[in-house]
Amino acid sequence: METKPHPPCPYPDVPSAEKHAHNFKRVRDAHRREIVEDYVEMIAELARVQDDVRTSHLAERFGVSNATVTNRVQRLVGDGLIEDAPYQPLVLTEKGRTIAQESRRRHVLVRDFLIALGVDPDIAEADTEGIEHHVSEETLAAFARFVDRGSAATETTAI
Amino acid sequence: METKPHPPCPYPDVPSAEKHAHNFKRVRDAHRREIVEDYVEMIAELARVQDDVRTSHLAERFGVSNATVTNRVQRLVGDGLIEDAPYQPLVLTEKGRTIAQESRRRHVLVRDFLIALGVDPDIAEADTEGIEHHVSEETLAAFARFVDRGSAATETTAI
DNA sequence: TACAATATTTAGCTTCAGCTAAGAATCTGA
DNA sequence: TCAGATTCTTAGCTGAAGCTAAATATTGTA
Repeated sequence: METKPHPPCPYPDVPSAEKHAHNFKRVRDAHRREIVEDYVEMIAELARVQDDVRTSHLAERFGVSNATVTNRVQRLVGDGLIEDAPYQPLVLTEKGRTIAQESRRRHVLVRDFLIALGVDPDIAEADTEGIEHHVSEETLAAFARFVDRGSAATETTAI
Repeated sequence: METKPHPPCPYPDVPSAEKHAHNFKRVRDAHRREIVEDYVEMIAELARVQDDVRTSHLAERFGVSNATVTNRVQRLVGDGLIEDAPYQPLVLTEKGRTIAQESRRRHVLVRDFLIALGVDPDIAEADTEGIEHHVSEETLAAFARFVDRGSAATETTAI
C-alpha cells in the first residue's frame, strides 16, 4: 500500500468550490438514476434465465419488500420503461431495454476490469454494484483499455 | 484469474439471489454512510487551507442550501463527530477526525489510482467522489498495488 | 452604542425509498 | 369448481435529504 514519495503532507490541492459543487451534484444525480438502472438491468438479467420476471423476484434479488418493488415498478411504468399490466410478469419496453443494455454494458465492463486487476470475482461483483453508476465514459474507456491490454496475454472472464 | 470458458453470450452467470440481495444491501448501507463521510472529510479538508470552516462554506462546496447543511451538521453533532457550538465554526471531534482521515485515505487512493490508469485528473477527481464509498478494502488494495507498480517508473501525483 | 448587513438556524414543506398490515387477484388441487 | 394458498397491490407510516422563507445571532461600522 505504499505510494510515491509525495510531499510531507498527503494532501494535494483542494478543488475549487465550483468544481466541488459540480462533482457532488453529479453524484446526487447518479443516485437518482441508480434505482431506475438497477431495476431495468435486473429485469433484463432475470429474463435471460427464467420464463417470467415477477415483482417478487425483484424483491428477493434486491432484498426489499414486495410492496417496495411494486411502488418502484409503478414509477418505471410511468416513465415508460416497463409495460403496464398489473398482476402480470414484468416486461421492458423498447426504451427500458435500451437503458438495461447500457447499464449492463457498464456493469460488465467495470466488473471485468476489477477482475483483470486481480480482485476476487465475488468481491468484484459486489463492488461493481455500487461503483457502476458513478463511472464516467472517460474512466470506463480507461478500464476497457486495461482489460484489452491484459487479454492479449490471458483470456479472462468470470463470475 | 482464470475461470471457465463461458458460452458465446456476453453474459456470464447470474449471481444467486442471496448474493444479489447482500450486494444491494451493501450499496444501501454505503449510501447511508456517504453524507457522514463527505461532511467530515470536507471539514477536515477545508480546515487545512483556511482558518474557519463554516456551514456556509460546506453549503457552497456541496452545492446545497445553508439550511440543508445546518440540518446535516446537527445530526453529526448528535453522532459525536462535530463539536456542538451554534453560530461557531465547525470543529471535528476526535472521532470525527478519525473518520475523516480514513475517508481521505480512500479518496486519495482511488483518485491516484484513476490518474495512474490514465484518466484525466479533473475527471478522476469527479468520479472519485461517487466511487470512493463503494470500494472494498480488497479492491482498494488492488488499486494500491497498481499505483505502486506504476510509480516505480513514473512519478505521478495530481489535482 | 446602535443599526445595517451578513450569517446561521428554525419552521415547515416536498420527494424518495423503505417498511408493515390488510385487501384484492390469481393459481392449484381435491 | 371453488377454497385455500400464494402473489400482488393498496394504504398509510417512517426517516432521510433536499428546498424556501422567516426568525434569530453575530459582526462591522458610523
